[in-house]
Amino acid sequence: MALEGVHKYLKKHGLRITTPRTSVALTLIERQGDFLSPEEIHHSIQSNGEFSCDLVSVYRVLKKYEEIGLVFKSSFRGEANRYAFAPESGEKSHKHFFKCVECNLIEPLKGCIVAKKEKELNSLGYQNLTHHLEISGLCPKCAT
Amino acid sequence: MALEGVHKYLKKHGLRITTPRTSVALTLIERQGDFLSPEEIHHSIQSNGEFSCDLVSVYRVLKKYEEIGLVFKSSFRGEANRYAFAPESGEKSHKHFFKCVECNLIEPLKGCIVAKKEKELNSLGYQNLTHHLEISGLCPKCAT
DNA sequence: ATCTCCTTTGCAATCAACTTGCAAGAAGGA
DNA sequence: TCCTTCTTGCAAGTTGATTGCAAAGGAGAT
Repeated sequence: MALEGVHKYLKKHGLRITTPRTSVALTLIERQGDFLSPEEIHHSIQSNGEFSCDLVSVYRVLKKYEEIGLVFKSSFRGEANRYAFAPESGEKSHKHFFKCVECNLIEPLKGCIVAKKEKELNSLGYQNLTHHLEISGLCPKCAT
Repeated sequence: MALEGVHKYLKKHGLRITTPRTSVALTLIERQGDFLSPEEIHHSIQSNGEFSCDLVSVYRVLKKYEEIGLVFKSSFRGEANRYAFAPESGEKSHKHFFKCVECNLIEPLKGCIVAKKEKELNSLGYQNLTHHLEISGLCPKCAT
């Protein structure tokens, strides 16, 4: 999905197509696969020269994008959230992430290990469970 | 372990016994089982009247206490860290926590579900893995 | 093309949760 | 008691993100 896809997607959700929204989308598409912080996205937009938009707007756009499932959000404690374009999902797909402490690579992990534990808790009377998992360490490349 | 225990423990780690350290310890012992935020601990010390100590010191004391394994730290994204007295562990025992969104109860979960996933990642070349897991929802009592 | 309404934006201010710098103050061994 | 070194208090700074509000600007209606 490229820019037009994003625009269609915005319309579908009753959201207007604006310059900040387009700029953020372009940055994310261009750097597809990378998880970027609001700061980085903002910087990228600024240094692109053509258009400047406020950092606050980047925050707001990303929030909206996450709500409608256009981006993945990886959030590691003590650091800024990071966002990556969600290629074609269209669904707020549940994700866990691994982060390399060396090269800062972030990658989604397949499957959900916590589901089992949640079932267990459910059977004990716990309800409406949600969770958040962060795994970090050295990725194969950095592990020499 | 009560206050003398804490004092011994501090000595063992080459740390001085000071009023802020004692105050924080007392608060945590008194409210054993509860996870308190630095703010709450500070407030509790202040309102106890006898002694006042700076919030910054509470932060510093808790940090030290965590380092030497005297307290558990439960950290949920977007909220202040919370600390509970680690009864007798003496070891930085690995813990995951459940938090009730209704009554704010925090309880440690036994076992580590992530260990298996980490082994899997290890076999793929990932190394030095650490992780952080947060589970929240309704505890049995609040789930009507 | 223009109007109009309602969503978005930019800007400045605010916030929460810490962290840092540094001088003054106490532990506790000698 | 003295002296060294660890701690503390206070003020200020930081980071990441949110909020209030007036101005700007999409996009459907005319």
